[in-house]
Amino acid sequence: MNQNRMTIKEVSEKYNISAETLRYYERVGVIPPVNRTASGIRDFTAQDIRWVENAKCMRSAGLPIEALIEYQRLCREGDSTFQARCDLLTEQRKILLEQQRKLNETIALLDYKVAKYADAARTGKLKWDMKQD
Amino acid sequence: MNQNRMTIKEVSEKYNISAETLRYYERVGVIPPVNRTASGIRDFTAQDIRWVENAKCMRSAGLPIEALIEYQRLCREGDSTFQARCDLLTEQRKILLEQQRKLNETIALLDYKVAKYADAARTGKLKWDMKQD
DNA sequence: TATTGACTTTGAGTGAACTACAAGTTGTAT
DNA sequence: ATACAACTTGTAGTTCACTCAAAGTCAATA
Repeated sequence: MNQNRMTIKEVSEKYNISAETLRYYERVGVIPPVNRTASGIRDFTAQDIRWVENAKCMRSAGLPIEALIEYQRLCREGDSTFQARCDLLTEQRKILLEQQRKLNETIALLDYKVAKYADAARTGKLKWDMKQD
Repeated sequence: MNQNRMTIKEVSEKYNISAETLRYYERVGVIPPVNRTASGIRDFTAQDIRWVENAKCMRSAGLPIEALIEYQRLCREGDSTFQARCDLLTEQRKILLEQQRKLNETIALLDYKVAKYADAARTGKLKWDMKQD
């Protein structure tokens, strides 16, 4: 971890992303091309690492690889793509808000069911207020 | 839609799930075996339909097919599985809560970025408070 | 009666996102 | 100097959750 630079292994361990996945991300363009040492070994800069963090965050929320590739492409294209990047992120945000809504709904239903089953496990009798199973 | 019963087509259209997916759900055990007419055509009862609703809700939040199959199996096994069902749902709920946390985090980050880019698109200049790209 | 169209089963195919493998190169430790 | 782990590229395989195609059955209509 000399002067903030990291090998693929260090990045892999720090962010819990396999080296294969990191190479895959670079290959398809989720992260920009990573600098290499004289002998061709990847040498992640702080900037590269921020892209990895970003990819991890976005992927963990379910953004498709395709959206990350497009975003990466726009960033490389320069300052003329501010609006396009804004639009892309806004669109993805909208999708995540919908996902959030579904998730909240399902968690609420699970809360209800877990409570019913906890009761049923104690009393041996299960009774629903409305829907069965 | 006679006496609350529905054909696969009606269920498919009402819940926006393809007939193929419904047959698939039945085949792998996400929903219980559906009653058939004398000629072998599926004839969904209100009970069957509740299972479809449940599957749709759970899947939309990202629960794996495997968990739904296991839950279905426990329900068919009867009253001795209340505790197991409670445990299964509790486990899935935990996973969804974690997913919810990630989602909230990512949405917050997107909110921040969208605001920055909206500004950048107006002024032509992009400046981050901390992280780049 | 013949055709249409929705249904049936079985089995194979698809897309997304990895994941593993093969074959070769490099760098460090003994 | 040599062993050995870790890296490289490129290609192929896996998993999940569907999705489609083929071949056949059945009910309603022209």
